[in-house]
Amino acid sequence: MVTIYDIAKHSGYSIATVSKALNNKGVSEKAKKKILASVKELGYTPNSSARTLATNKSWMIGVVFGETLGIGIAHPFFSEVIEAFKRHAELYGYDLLFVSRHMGLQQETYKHLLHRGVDGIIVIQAFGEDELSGVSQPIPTVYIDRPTNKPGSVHSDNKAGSLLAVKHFVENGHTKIAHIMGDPENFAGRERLNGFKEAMELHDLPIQENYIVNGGFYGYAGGREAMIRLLSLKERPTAVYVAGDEMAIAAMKVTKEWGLRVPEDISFIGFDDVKLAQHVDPPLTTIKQDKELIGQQSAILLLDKINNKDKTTAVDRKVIPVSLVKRESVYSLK
Amino acid sequence: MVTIYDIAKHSGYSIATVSKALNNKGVSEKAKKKILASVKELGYTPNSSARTLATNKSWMIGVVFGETLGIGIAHPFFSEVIEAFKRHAELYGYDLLFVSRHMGLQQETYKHLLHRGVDGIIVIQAFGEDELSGVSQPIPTVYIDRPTNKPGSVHSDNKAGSLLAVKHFVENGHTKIAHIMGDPENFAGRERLNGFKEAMELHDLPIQENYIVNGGFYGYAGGREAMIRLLSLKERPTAVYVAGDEMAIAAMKVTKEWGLRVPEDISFIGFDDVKLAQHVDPPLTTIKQDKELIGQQSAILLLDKINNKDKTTAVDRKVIPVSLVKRESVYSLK
DNA sequence: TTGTAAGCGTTATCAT
DNA sequence: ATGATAACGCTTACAA
Repeated sequence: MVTIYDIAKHSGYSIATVSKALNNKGVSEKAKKKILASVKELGYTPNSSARTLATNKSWMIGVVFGETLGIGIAHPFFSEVIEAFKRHAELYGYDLLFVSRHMGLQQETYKHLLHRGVDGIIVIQAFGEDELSGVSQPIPTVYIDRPTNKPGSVHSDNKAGSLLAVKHFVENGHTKIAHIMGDPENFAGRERLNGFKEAMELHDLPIQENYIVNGGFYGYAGGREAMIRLLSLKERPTAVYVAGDEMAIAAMKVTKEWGLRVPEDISFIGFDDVKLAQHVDPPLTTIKQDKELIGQQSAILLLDKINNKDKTTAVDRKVIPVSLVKRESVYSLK
Repeated sequence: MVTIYDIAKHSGYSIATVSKALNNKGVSEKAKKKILASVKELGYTPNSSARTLATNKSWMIGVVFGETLGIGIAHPFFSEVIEAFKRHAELYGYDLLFVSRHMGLQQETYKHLLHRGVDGIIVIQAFGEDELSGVSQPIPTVYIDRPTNKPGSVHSDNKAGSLLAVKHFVENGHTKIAHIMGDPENFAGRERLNGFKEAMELHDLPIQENYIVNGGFYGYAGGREAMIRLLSLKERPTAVYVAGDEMAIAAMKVTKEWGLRVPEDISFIGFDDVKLAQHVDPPLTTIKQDKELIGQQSAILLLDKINNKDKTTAVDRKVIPVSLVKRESVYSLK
């Protein structure tokens, strides 16, 4: 391995001068030129571990995925968000470190991150209320898709999404509206449910308990099962607001399998707007989460925290607007 | 920050003994006990940068995504593969470092990885023939989804997949079979195309040039456009073998938009078996790539290379079998 | 502007 | 079994 000592010897300067030249501190043009030439000739690459050790700055951001959803990176919503986050963090020179999960032991995961010396942490979809920190000098952290008190967080305006969905159903003449919810242990799931209830009240619609079913952790299987429960009711809903696109797609599928027409017999609105939503049949009307913006804003927030570790940040919780994307899974009763 | 010096002072031993105790080298039970107690009491966490500097081992694996497909992590096939890879690598104590892309400059990316001191590299979906290395002491590398001469590689048996697809069409009475290919700059795309041609010859079927259209980089848009070309033909095919599921789904969709029935008028077989394939209408018959196995085998191969850097590895290229998953997008003409 | 030397937190060598 | 001490490659006062 070629080190600054080699460069020093080859260029005729001291290692201090080499280091300064490499970091654009005060060195003469002449020295800089010579040193850079040696760097190129010898093929020198700085050693990040040594640099991190000396500067206490790793230029890495730790990424932690929630545990409950075993799926992690492969989830279409989260992967898009993290991709956007990555693109933004890269601009500022950060790499992303995906750390091992340590079997749900938050404490262990945090220690591991500490061990790695990451400059910041991004937590995606942590179920439960437990937070990652708990140590004296906490690492700047931003949570995506769930709010917290102390650290920063970025998430969609879930309630508003529910309002949008119910309103759209009502405008199309629906009154028998059901909701397939995400697991209530999950913040987004709770918020969407609350929003749904609020919206129903707002429109003077009754909230039937058996019209609210738990689809679990946003997967196909859960959506399917939940929909079967709804289909088994003596009085079926004419519209179903589903807390996640994948669940919605599964729900539409089983509905068709039962010989009902979508959307003529039952209408659907999903949540997320994953890519495939527009490619299913019928194309799914859904509440769009702005993954690009979520990823970007969480990067901005985290970088700000990293750079102003001491000062208190003004904005510490960002709520990203959602929007209704009208496609063809809602039938007008009027 | 609490270091081994603090532990040494607190426990009454030297830093050397502390280090040994922490690494299970020869220390007395008594010393170990005391030291571990101090560790717990002071909340000590080892510093990985220092350790890496001293041992020249980072316990990180660098992950590089192909450039052409700007999408990276968010691609359903690759995200599943990398997820499987991660699960396996974690078992052996490795974290994954997703490095920034450096604008397609392979040389720069490699230097960056060198700078980071990763123990191994996994490259996913590199288009073009350029390889990542080029330096004297290359870092152990495994390529997923493309073969290489020097380094190791893991990819599906693409040709066999094409054979399977065509055979299935033929068995169902189809003779007018078209192919929507992936971009030929891509290894998988070429192999699937070659396999398609071979299979057609095998079954004594003519290969019409206008029945082979380029869908580009496996996206919805490309699949849609390619299918429109096929639909515009005076004599349309009755069956289309599509080199990727997303393209296939887009192709089915536009076919329906044109007022044709799927599969009665045109049958489809895709490639990949992404999760949503079973949730579209009709459920897509497809060639399944074993993402779990690909991820796992590439991890095994890479770890083997890391641990036997000097020795030559016996197996250096793994071809993963594919299989036909029959669903409902193929119509029998018999 | 340039160089010397100390320090970052570990591991590893070599005595004791 | 334990402990000084050098070494890993870099940054950074502080001197010159």
